[in-house]
Amino acid sequence: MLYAGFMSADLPPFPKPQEPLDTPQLLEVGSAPDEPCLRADAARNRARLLEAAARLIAEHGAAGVTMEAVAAAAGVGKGTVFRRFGDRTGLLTALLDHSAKKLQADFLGGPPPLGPGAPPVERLRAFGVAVLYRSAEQLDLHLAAQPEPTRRFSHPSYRALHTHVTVLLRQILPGADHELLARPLMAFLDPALVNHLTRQCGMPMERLEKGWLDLVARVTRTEV
Amino acid sequence: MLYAGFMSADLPPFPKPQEPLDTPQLLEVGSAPDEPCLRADAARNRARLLEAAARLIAEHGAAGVTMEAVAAAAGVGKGTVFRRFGDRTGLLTALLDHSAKKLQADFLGGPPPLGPGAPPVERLRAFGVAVLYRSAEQLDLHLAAQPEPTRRFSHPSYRALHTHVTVLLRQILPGADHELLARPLMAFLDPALVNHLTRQCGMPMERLEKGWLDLVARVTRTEV
DNA sequence: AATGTAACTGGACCTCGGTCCGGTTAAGGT
DNA sequence: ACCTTAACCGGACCGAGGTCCAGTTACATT
Repeated sequence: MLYAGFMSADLPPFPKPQEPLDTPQLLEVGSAPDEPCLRADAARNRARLLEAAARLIAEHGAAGVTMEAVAAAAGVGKGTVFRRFGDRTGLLTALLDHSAKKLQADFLGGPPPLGPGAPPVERLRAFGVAVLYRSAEQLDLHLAAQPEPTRRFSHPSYRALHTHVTVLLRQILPGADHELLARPLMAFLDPALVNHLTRQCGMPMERLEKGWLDLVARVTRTEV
Repeated sequence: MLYAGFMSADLPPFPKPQEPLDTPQLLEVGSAPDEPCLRADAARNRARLLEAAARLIAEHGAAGVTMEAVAAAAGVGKGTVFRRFGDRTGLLTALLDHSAKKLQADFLGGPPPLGPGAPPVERLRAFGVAVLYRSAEQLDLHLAAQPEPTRRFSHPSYRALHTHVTVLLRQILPGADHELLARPLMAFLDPALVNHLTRQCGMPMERLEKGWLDLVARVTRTEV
């Protein structure tokens, strides 16, 4: 099936010919050497940048870290950061890439109930819970990595999740408008919402989890 | 009931003592003279700014208008803009304020099916459709006015809508977690989503409308 | 080893949202 | 009419994201 594949590839050569959001950029999941032959110094700088970014964020929080600071901490120029990661969102996304890949592998090819083998409804339930807790773990990073609203829905990592939900819904509700019905489900898992509900409204995660299960139950009820 | 009231009041005196998002700032809907005795020159500049902003946005699109340009077009300094509207989001929100107030008045005290009098489910249906089309009308402005993701859910205009949905849900589903269940419904009406579905996916508004009605039907089904 | 070149580098530079503060002015009391 | 003062004004200033391009460097080819 391999419809998915999060964005993690580095930027094309330059000068940005990229519309990496239009050209689907679907890598298969398990295989890719997803560093398309990066020059040695470039690869080294990439690693340094990621490491520096992770460290600074751990120290000062995701919001209080400037691109220039990351560049300085990695011992490279600011231009290098942007060449490699495109923009701030790209850098932060790259930091989340590992956990994103793992999540994807889990629900795409892992053991049930997340992976194939369990009934679709059950997979959907497990999927939401997994995403919910993953978001909660790295909330700050997810928040800071959120692209501007206009591109949110085109972002590869959103699309992969949305596609998965759509596919599951198709199996559960053959007659519905899955593409559309998947949206509110996805929205419930939005890190920004999780942030608001837990930190500003003070809800415990258990309530969000209950809410997700309830929502899935309501949406996927077939009788009438 | 008067739980709502969009933000439109000008900023407090200065130096910004404002946490207008924490202190609920709930004005009652129909009454307020919502300009709390603005000095003559200030009021004049406020009007000029709104007019200039509207004109520039009509000419160059909401995204291509800088705050400085608005200030210049209005014949005032940049500081004045920020003093009056707080930030970019505030200015754009003020431009949307009229239609926001009207919408609010409609679903709060207008004729059925939007206003009180119709059965709650029917009101909810009408509400979504109304919000959907309102978003579609001024998409660019809504998009540009969107606050940063962190504050999106705290923003008065969001809260008013969310509260209304919650109240309707409470009438329809006495036993459910309305507060939570309202979120995915609200998310379906998010201007950013409407933008993506219509402009990038090319869906017609009719499909979105169908989608909303379907979603409401699923979520509010009461039988087991 | 020499060479050609595509890719990479770094930091000066630009833009734009947002802040600051010394000077100005409208409004109310006398 | 005048004074006081709180509110307002404007534009210099700042920080941070993002761009540009002249110089440098890794790799392939011969």
